[in-house]
Amino acid sequence: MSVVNQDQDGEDARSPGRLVRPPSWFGGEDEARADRGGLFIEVVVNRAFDQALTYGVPRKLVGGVKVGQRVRVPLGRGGAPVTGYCVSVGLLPPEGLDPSRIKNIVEILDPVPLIDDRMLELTRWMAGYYMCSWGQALDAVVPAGVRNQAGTRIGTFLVVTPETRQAWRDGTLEATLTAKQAAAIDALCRSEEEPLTAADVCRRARCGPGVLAGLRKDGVIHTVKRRLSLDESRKAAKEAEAEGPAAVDAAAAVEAASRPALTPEQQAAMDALTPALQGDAFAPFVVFGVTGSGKTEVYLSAIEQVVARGREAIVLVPEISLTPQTIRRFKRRFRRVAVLHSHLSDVERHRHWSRIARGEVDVVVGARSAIFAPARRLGLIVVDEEHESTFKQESVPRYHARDVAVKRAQLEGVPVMLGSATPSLESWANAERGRYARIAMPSRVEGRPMPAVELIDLRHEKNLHGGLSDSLRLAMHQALDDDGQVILLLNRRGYNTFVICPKCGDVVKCRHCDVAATFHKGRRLLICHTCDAERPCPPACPSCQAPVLHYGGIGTERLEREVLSEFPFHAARRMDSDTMRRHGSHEETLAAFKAGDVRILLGTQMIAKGLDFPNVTLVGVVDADVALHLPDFRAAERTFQLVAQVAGRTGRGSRAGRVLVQTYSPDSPAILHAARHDYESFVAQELPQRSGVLASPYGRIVRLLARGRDEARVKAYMEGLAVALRDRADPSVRFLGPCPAPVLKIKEEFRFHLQLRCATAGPLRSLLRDLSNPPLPPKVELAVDVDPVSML
DNA sequence: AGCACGCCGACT
DNA sequence: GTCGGCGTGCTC
Repeated sequence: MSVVNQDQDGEDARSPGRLVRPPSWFGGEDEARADRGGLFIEVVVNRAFDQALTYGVPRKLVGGVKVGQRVRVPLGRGGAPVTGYCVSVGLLPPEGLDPSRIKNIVEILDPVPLIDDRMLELTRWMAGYYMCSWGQALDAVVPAGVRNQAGTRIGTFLVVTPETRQAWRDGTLEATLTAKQAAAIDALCRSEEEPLTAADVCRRARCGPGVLAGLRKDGVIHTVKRRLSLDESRKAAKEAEAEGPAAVDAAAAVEAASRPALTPEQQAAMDALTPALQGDAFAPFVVFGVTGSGKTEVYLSAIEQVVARGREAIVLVPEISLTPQTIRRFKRRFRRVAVLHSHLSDVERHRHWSRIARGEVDVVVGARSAIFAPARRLGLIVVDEEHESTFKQESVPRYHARDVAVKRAQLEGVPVMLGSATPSLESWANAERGRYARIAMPSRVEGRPMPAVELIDLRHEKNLHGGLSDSLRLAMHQALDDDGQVILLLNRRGYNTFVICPKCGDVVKCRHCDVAATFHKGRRLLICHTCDAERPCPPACPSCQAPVLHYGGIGTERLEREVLSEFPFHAARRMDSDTMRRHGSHEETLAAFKAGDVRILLGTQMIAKGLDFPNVTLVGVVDADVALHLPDFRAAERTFQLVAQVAGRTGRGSRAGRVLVQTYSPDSPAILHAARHDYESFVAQELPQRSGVLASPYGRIVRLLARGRDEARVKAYMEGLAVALRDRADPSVRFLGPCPAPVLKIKEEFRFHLQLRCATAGPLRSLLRDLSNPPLPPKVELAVDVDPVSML
């Protein structure tokens, strides 16, 4: 049980409360100074200014304050209390700070620090690297459920005063009490160690609440508030009982059976990893293993070594890979696993966090934010599918979990494995430069061949009904006739991807964004895939009133209809975020596909990752060009990755697999090399393209994005900022822009951006240290994105 | 980021 | 005359 507040019945008389005038008018400041225990702490808060603030510690809190705790501190002229993090404790306030300005902290929130020294260091690094405040970085590390202590509650308990206890022992008290009162005091004095609620006392003393109120009024007893910890919440205890032993039994039963013998390649990987896994030093690895090479088995073996040493492992996977299949694989192998995914409730998240912090978990598996899991004896970090862009957080702090993982591994002195069949060029370059060790796994398990990939040149296809070329149609028929299964990838939801007026040529856009609306036939609506706004299908062209609109562009919903009509005797299932909305539908669909009840699985990139179904003999990529022409220097890299990843979904059983890729750009290097499973050739041709323009991995990029409802104001600000920055920039910094962002308007806000590139980070950092000139106009917001992943 | 202070337009 | 619009600057 954690005691937060003892006897907080009355308001603190010194609390500034709603005073508008400075407390000094009441002499409050002097009183605060008089009450000061000679201790000062530095506090950072979750605000957009990066400055630690010094506070005094009142006498009664001096013993309890530690670095890493959260504290309530008065902030600003009104002195309204806000939550901050104590980042240092000292005996002297900083020199040059007027002592009369130093306020006192009002409360310590955590009995035990939530943040240890390494996490403090990691967040300080994040703040510097991603250009946010330390407080903002810290708030990203502590989940909301932990911050608000979800699942715990404050209970009110009755206790007797020491005088009462003494008088009761002496027998002097009893004479002054009624029988019921005496029974109540007796009950309280007997239960010394276990605090009682009013209801407890009433039950034990067979008295009513009025008796207690009377005693309290007389000052014989008083109340104490304590926060009940998670374990004391009855619900949590019940849940833990339900899942605990059962999970252990299940794991124990399969554990021995589920550890396959390593292939020679996997063994070689382990040989390369083992010294680092047994050591105590930072050691970064890129595990470059083709799809089906058994990377996961290498992760599991590596984790086993670390867990056997009594250390913990964190495994990061992209959110969409966090499937029941993946989770089962870890739970089967390890007894004490915590899975952190985005659908956890605050209470569940809090429980996992506490278990991890108490050392009750050996393996943490989770998406992006799991990199902050409070493991205290960390031994290994694994980042699976390290090239995935979902590791980048698109809100402050805009961190990349893979890069934070490497930094954390460095601070903790542990190995980190970055695994992928298609490593990011950043990680690849780091391996080439010798900064990361590279472990290659070029062949599939059991000597299975990579599937043959054929390109279908859509420029020469006449019959493209519903997105399927004749060749793909035929291949599907053949695969299905051979009792094989088919996966079709189309990375676009909806029925039609645009609605255009054949008369004036205008495309129907979202009402709030500068984005073409997507037609969803099932809902008979146009939906904006940027802001999710819906609008009814217009009866006529909104611009010129022409009565007939043309619906074009194929999405998964349209593809599904085509498949259903072309293959009426084979069950097909669509998997995208529209059909997978219901919880559990994801697993249900995959189970049906695995069982063979569903023969054709079609969907968005959701089906491109990690799925392992031996009977899939054909993969069709319906439109490989979706991402190829986006205005982003990573367009080719993303296209290569997607095609290579989905191609890896076939040929995983005893039967050979086949991949058909439909494209209008069969000569583009990304598609050509993906078709040959030739990552290294793709990289060899892509890297030079990057070096010339100082793009990653040859240059550091910071993107400045201003947005606001007043287009002219945003534009003017961005232009003014660019001029000011150019003026004081080191000549090595290259400017791209300012210009309208590729998506000019989102949710009624106009967006202009400016990219800064430089071969090294230093000049960018010093240039952007001060962005206060020119000042941000009202109703314009500026986002600073270091190592941006999305340029839209 | 908030939030309070301060300085100019449309109302009683 | 003042209510309130938003520009400006600070936060120990």
